[in-house]
Amino acid sequence: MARILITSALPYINGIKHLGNLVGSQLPADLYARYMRVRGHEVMFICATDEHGTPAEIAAAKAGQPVAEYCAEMYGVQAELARGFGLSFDHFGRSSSARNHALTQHFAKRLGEAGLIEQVSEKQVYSHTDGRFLPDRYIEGTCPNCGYERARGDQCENCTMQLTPLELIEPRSTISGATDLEVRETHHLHLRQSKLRDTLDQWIDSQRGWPVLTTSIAKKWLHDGDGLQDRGITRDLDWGVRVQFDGAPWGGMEGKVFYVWFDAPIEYIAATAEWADAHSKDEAAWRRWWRTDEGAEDVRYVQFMGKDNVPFHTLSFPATLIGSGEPWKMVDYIKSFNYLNYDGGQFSTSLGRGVFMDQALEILPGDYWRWWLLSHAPENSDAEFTWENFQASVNKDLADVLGNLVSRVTKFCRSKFGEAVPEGGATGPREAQLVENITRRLRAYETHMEAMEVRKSATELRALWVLGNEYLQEAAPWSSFKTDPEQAAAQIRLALNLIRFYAVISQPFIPAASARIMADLGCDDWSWPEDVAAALALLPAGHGFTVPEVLFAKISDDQRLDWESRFAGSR
RNA sequence: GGGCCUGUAGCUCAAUUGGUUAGAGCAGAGCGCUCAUAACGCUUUGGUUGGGGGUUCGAGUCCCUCCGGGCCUACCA
Repeated sequence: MARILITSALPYINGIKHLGNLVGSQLPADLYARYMRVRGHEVMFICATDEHGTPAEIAAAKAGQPVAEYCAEMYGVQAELARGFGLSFDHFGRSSSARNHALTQHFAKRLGEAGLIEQVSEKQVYSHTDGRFLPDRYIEGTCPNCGYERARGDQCENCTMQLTPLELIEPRSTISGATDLEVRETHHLHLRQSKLRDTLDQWIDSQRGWPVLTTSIAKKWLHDGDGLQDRGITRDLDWGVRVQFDGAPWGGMEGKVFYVWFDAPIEYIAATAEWADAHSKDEAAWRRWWRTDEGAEDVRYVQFMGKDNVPFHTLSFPATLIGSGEPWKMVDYIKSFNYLNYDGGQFSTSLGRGVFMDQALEILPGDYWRWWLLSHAPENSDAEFTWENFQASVNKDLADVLGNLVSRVTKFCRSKFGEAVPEGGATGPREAQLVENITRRLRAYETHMEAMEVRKSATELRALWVLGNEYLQEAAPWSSFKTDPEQAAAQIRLALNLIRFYAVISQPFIPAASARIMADLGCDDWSWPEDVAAALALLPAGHGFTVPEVLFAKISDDQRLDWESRFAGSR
């Protein structure tokens, strides 16, 4: 039994996430967590909301709420949606927690003492109307190069020219449109990660088998131009972790908070501490996952994230951990994903284009989405959601191949033998062949799941379901029942066990459907089928069951067309 | 501009890292079955692997070039 620490990139607090966000981190992380648990490993699966930063403050202002209140409310919404999708976090924390405040300050202090933080004087744009400093991208104006009127303060989207807000002609705030902007001198702390460049470089070189996407992004940042640059880790905001605190090895940081990207990854650790608090456990309970000197040396730590998160997880966060000089557990494997597009374009929050988590659950149960998203996960390149493809996959894979199999077996049994596993008869060569075929595919499925090959796992799982239909067709118990009812009984006994077997192995993908099958079969033995023959004889003759309701309803053409137009966006 | 990823059947994807005749699912065609959610099974039609050139006994895979799609480029998170 191994100990596996799994973290999913933290969803940002300022609204409901779309399906692309879900499939890029939380969902595959959940798949892996569920699989590892059912294989008997000790799993700690952590996620949290990422609550600090300018966008949160602005979203709260828009909602007319104090930011703390807004975040608390949105946290509730996101936690509820996570439940709807069956995300099995051991803890879903908040980066605004007291635990994270304390840990973030702890790391900053250690880094400061190690000489890895320096104070830098910078010029920042302040908006009187908005009453805040504005990040570059919140400033808009006319591009000095091409004359484009909506160039952002960091780059002109029209001519790709790199800009600073000071270069814009007629700059204005994108929040309020205010033009009473002023350049102010302000002091910030920078993390001197350039000093750790070689260390980070060697650390990444020492990792084996990481996705190309992960290492290539990290290498780019390490070696491009002048190499790894230092980063500002503080901001002039109200909402966040205070930079000035007891024991802080620097002064003059009153009124400032840490940059959200500094405290967000630390929340992985803090959320584990929150988990311990929530379960009335002691400090050692969470530290054994994170401190290699306190029990974490045998932990395998896997992170899941979209490609946009890679630099922070391969460089900044490791720099924080290494720079602390303390034995914190470093990540062992980073599984990164490309983007999911929506019907020929990108998901767009502002245009209301695409399907968002709340809308998805209003339409269909979580399992439908889980299956499609995971079986089409953007592992090698960007993937695309289309309603036609979604409809085809759900109807064919879930309703026909799996759902109908459950239905035909249980209903046949009910009509010929009653609602209990029939007795009598014996299995023969055909059943032995089935066991052999299933075993071979099951081992392939296990290999892909271990390797986090999400799509390949889904393909293999579906192929396992198909074996059930093939067997039934060949055995044809509806025929054998007429000539040799005992043989039909043995065949159906096996088929009922096959359904239970499918519920167990499919659980990481479609947990709710699996749970319903198991409940209707009156079985709660979820143990993994190491021995397929034994697993297919688990439900004994005489064991009662009830015929399940339709497991997966088909998506009609009318529904598809309706949803297609509903989610096309406002334009 | 620079870097990285990507282009394989009508659609969505594979191809043991250079090795026989490029494979699956869906869609299409034909046959079978009648237990089942008009479901299932079997058979089958689809490919000059984006174009061109090169290396090699051998290229979807490596190199060059052109074309298309995408991402990143450090203050959005």
